[in-house]
Amino acid sequence: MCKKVTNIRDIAKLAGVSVATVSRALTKPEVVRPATIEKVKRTIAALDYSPNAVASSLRRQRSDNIIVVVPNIHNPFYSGIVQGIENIAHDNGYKILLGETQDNQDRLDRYTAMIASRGADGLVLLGSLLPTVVRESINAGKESPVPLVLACERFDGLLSPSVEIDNVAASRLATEHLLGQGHERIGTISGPSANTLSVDRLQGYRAALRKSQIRFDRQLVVEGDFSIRSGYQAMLQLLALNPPPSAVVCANDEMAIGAQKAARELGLDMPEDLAVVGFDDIRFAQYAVPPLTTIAQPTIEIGETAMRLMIRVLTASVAPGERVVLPHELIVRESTGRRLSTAPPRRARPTRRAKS
Amino acid sequence: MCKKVTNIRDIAKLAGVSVATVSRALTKPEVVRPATIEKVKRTIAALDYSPNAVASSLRRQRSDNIIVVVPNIHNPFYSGIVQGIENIAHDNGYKILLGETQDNQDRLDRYTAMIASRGADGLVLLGSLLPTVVRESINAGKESPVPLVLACERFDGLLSPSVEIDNVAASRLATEHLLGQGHERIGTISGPSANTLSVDRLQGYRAALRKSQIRFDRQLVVEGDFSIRSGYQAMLQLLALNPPPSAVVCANDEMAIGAQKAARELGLDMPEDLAVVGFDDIRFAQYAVPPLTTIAQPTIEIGETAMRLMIRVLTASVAPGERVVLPHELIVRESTGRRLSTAPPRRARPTRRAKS
DNA sequence: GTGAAAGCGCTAACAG
DNA sequence: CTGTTAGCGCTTTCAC
Repeated sequence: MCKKVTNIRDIAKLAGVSVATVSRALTKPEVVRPATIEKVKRTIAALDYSPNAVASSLRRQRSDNIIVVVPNIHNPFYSGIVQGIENIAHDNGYKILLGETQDNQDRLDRYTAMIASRGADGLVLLGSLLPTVVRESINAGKESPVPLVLACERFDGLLSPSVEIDNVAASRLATEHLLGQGHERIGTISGPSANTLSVDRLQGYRAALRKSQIRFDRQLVVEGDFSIRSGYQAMLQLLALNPPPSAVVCANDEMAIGAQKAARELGLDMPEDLAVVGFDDIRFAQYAVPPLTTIAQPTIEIGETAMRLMIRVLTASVAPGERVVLPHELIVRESTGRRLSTAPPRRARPTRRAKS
Repeated sequence: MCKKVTNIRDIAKLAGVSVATVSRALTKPEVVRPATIEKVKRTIAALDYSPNAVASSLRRQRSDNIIVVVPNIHNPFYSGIVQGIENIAHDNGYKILLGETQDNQDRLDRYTAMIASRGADGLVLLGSLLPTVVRESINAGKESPVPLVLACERFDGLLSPSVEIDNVAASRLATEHLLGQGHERIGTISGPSANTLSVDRLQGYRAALRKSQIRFDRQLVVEGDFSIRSGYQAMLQLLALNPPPSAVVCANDEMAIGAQKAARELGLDMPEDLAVVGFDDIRFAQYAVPPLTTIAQPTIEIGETAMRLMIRVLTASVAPGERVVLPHELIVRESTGRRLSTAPPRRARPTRRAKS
């Protein structure tokens, strides 16, 4: 079991050079004579040596690990972002470690603690939960105690850089799409109000109504928690209203999919009886029944931008509070349709795309 | 930026004890006088010290990190498994680091390399890709060069322990469910044939047909890649047959959801014209149209079992090639229905569960 | 270009 | 119970 592993000294000895030279051959080849490098490389291959990253971390006082924390790994929306982060991280010699919080503060704090204990150099946060130490720093008016970048969420008072789309504008766009189709009684299934992202989306919805001079009706807003089930329940609640809405804007696709099920169970035809809009354009969106009109976010690019920001944070070259806003896009599918037309749109219509 | 962080020596000095005592107070409190512990703790709090895990790893020659590699973080099926792994890991002082491969060999190898470089102690693999070094060891007839546990997949010739359900039996159960409803022309959308899991499920399908004395028809087998899109395409292919199948068994839920879309687009009613069965019972399954009959796997338990096996691997107390088989369950929803009944089943029927 | 040597911060003998 | 001390394996001055 415990056969001794080779270390840099073994390589040095066998290659007939000093440990310093082996180290240099591996990390700064440009300062070592090619012939020496060759000799070292051969020895390394022969002994199947692999450098001890832990020792290296200890010595260099950095791990080159970045922790990325997502609320739920199964949320399809995060997948693209993580991918983008990985891309840039890899190109710059960083490794990314993924953590899942399940919206559990304790787990988030545990991942965050890896930074204090030098297991990682920085934290990229997706989702709306903040580590306790970070929250305390906000209250104290200080900057984050850990190198931090927020991808897809924003926190008032926090000076760490963030990447996001303009959620207000995106949600307004979605709502205006419905207004443009003649809908006047439009409901919304919002996200948790503790969440800036939810607040922004709700605000966009209200802004669109206001611009069309439609009175805001509290009853038409039901709060969900981004889960499929909560969308289902929220839709039941909306459809129990008298009169019910003819269209509903959902703060994410999962809730929209739950909402569609509720409408279907009540015998409503979509989009004729009820139009539904989602948010995120997850992979399941185009397989929803009917396929979901939604807002697409540039997930890969969000991830790439977040990681670039992280690199700048680690090299102390980012302005505190820097915010990057990326463009969104309205994807029109069959869950919304011309309300006023006589021939209701049918399935198998090709997907159209409208630049935001 | 670079203010010096406190280390164990600072604590020792300020608390008036030796570094060894500080270390012991933190890691073996039972051998230290309570009063001393108290003193140390107070000092630690005062200086906001947190132990350097990297130094500790270097000294102890272990990191207490376990890497869990999933093919795609967005696959809802893996979420529960990861959760189970986390549970047991946390209870035993391990941290888990998640890696996503995107079915990319290079990325998998990079995560695996973290073990050689001491960044992690072991690897739990979900999915069907094997690290290069592991594959080589199989070819050489040797045991895995890294502590390895397979959750949900099996590889012939590999001696590492694994956890899985009986995929043959589960797939047979699903197929028999359809046979029991009077279907005779049953197709299947299988997974990649490189995959033991796919092979097992296909075998279960064939076994069920054989038992019912139904001739196996090559045409009724279409291979997908577990993606929604591939399920869609495979179903188009199956429905182009003459005669088409009256029921289809899919090797996972995502393909089943894609398949349902294809059937819907061709104007088929489910389950009347076509019954569909999935596999995994992902969260979206009950929101499919119609809700999907599927095989549920005990995901949390799979994860917990895998992590327990890993702990035993690390303490050298597991028999090579140990396999744990966990029970599965058929979840009957509306995507399958009594084919021979006169009144076709309608929506909103409560979900029934049948123990496997 | 290369080598010698001093730690990075911690843990685990060993001694008391 | 507590202190002293020798490394874990690597990187990085500082010499040559």
